[in-house]
Formats: sequence, C-alpha cells, structure tokens
Amino acid sequence: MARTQGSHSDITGPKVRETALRLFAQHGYAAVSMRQIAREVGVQVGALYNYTPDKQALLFSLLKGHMDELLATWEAEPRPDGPRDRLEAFVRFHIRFNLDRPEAIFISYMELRNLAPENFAVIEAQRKVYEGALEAILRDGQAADAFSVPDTRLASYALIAMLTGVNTWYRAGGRLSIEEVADIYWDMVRKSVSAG
Amino acid sequence: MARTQGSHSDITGPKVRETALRLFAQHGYAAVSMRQIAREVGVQVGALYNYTPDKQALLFSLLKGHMDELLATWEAEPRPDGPRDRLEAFVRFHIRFNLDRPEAIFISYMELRNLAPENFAVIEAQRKVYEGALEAILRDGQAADAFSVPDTRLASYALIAMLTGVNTWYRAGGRLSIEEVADIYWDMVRKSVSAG
DNA sequence: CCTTGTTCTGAACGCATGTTCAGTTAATCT
DNA sequence: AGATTAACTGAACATGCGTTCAGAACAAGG
Repeated sequence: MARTQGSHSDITGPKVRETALRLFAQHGYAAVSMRQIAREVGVQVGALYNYTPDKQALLFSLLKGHMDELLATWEAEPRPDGPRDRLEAFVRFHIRFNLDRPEAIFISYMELRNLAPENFAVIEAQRKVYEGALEAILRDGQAADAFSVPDTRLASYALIAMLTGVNTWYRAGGRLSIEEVADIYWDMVRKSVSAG
Repeated sequence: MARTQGSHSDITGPKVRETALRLFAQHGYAAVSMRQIAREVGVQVGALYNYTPDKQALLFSLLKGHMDELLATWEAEPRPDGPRDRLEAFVRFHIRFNLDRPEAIFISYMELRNLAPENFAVIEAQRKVYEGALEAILRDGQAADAFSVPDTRLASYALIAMLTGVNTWYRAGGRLSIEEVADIYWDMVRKSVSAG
C-alpha cells in the first residue's frame, strides 16, 4: 500500500501539529514517540517526516508559532493611555490569551528545556520581548507616580507568574467565566502595585 | 570485576538520590536514563537497583521525601497571632523554603504527570494540604476583616503561583538576597489582599 | 584467618526509539 | 488518457531503553 484515499497535506499537516501539541502537553515531549503521534493522526510513522525534518523541529515549530502569535496579537491590541489602563489591558489580555490556548501555553513553559540550545535562544528572546512589555508599563507607572513598585523587574516576574498560574487550575465550564477570573486577578494586581 | 573499593550503601544511596534529583530537574524525568544516572554516580546501571525497585519509584521517593519535608517544616514553624502576621510568615517561609532547594521544587511541579496515578494521588493530596494552609489564612483574614479577598480559593492559587515563580528567575549570588526578595514579595502580597 | 553478607560488575533480555527509503498508490496536470 | 507529482506504506537500521541476574570482589564480625 501507499498513498491513501483522500490524503492531502492540507489536512494531514495541521493534524500532525494539533496532535503533537496535544500529546506534548499531555505527556511531555520526551515521553511522546513519533509512532504515538502517527497512530493518533492515522498514518504510518514515516509519513510524519513529510511535515517535519525531525521531532525537535516539530517542537520548535509549535513553540515558535505560538510565540509569534502571542507577540503579534499583543501588538495588535489597543494601547490605552496611562499606566493604570495599560496595566489593566495587559492583565486582561494575558489571561484571555492564555486561557484560550492552554496546551500551547503549557508546552511553551514546560518544554523549553527540551529545545536545542539555538532554538531555546530564539524562544527565550521572544518571551523577553513580551515580558519586557509588562516591565515597561510598570516602569512608566512608577515614573509617573501611578504605581509604587520599587523593583519593576522583580515585580514583572511576580505578576507574570501569578497571571500565568491561572492555567494550572482554570477549566472551561467551571464556576467562573474568563471575564470573572480576569476581574479578580486585575483587582489583586492593581492593589499589589498601588501605594497601599 | 564486582564490588569496588570503598563502596558502601551509606555513600552510594544518597549519591543516587542526589544525582537523580539533579538530572531529573535538569533534563526531565523522561529524558534521563538509568544509565545516565549510573554514569554520574560512578557505578554500572545494575547497581542502581540496590537502591530503588525501578525508575518510577525513584521519582516518587524524591517527590514524597520533598513533600514530607515541606509539610513537617511548615508545621514546625512558629505560628504568629493574627491573619496579617500569619500571612507574612507563610510568604517568607515559602520563599525561603523554595529558594533553599530549587531542584526539588522544580521537579515537584514539573514531573507530576510522570507519576503513576496512585503515586500522583499521594503527592497531590499533600500539596492540597499545604496550599490549604494558605487558603485558611486568607479565609480567617477575610472573616476578621483584615483582608479584602472575596474569592479566597482563587486568591490562594494566585499567590502560590506568584511566590513559587521566584524559582524561575532567582539565582544565588544575584543582586538580591533571599531576605530582600522576600521583603519585596511580601509587600506585593500584603497590598494585593488589602482593602486597597 | 575465615566466613558471611554486602555491593557491585558485565552481560544479556526483549522491546521501543528516531529516522531513512524504495516502492506504491492517489491526486493533479497536460 | 497518459504522465507527473504528492502522499503514504512497510520494512529496515542502528541505537538506546528499563530491568534482571549469576558471579566476583570487597567489607565486617567472630
């Protein structure tokens, strides 16, 4: 046997990526085999290599695609005036974006160490750009006396961790909507950087 | 060849655990082989099985030991009066404890999914006990009007994530001491649960 | 010194891994 | 309809995996 009925790269290609994303998120990159991905896609393992040069490139491509989307979406967001509203926009964007694609978020935090060094450097640089946006907001707010944040670098780490943590417990269909969650987190963030 | 000079279980045993902890933290459980552990310990792979029935038990033993220590140490901590001081004690304890053993903390968050289901249940229950202590503090503080935290469950998740995130960036010998870091985090936590 | 028990080696087991490739079939183009 | 290209199969490759075990070398106790 060989090429199967209805087979097409426009279908199989995305399917490979979706399946890999799901399995990597579920079991971890190292614990997932190419054969396992192939089985769930519905092809033989050799066929996967029409869509990725190797397993490592598949992981990198998923992470890179995710980071590109993150940065592009953030760039396209409306940019309110004033540090307070800007911070609120960041908080709500981050929570919404994260909860909309939990698997991609998950592997982009968990599988960094499974990236080859040169791939890691690329993703890490993109993450720094994104997190730098938050720190810039804090710095501006501090300079304008809108916030009380002596160490903006550290505060940005603290807030990012807090916001990203939402993915560890939130499940769609729970008792809170994404908007309600964002409200509560924004309230805590707002107070944490206030003069208090 | 067989038993080597100076070999003793009091030496090799801990060495196996330390090495496994370090390698699991560095590369992930699934990516580390028993042969790799053996090589760094300085024995042949078969010798490892004098110290663990299998690889899974080694991971579980490390996580279990860590959680036992966490709970025992927290129980032994002084328990100040009043929600405010109690929260401060928790924050400072958590940061200090985490920064003192970054590798154990790291794998206890990253390798949960590599635990067999029955092992996972044990660790998860212990973690709930620990995180429950934070939520209890928040609940008491809310009841006593010391805090303004409408959703104590969610707030406990948010704070735990924020505090645990310190391990992702803190490196010993950096520009801030552990005490200084704890001061800054406590300031943010205090404000985030205040009436603001 | 000799025995007993501990600790380790070296080799093997069966199986899974990532990757390659010649050959085959389906889809597409002329 | 025939030729060409795209998509996939099935099998193979070398390597690595977790685990087991008989036997050898060491340490400890009498």
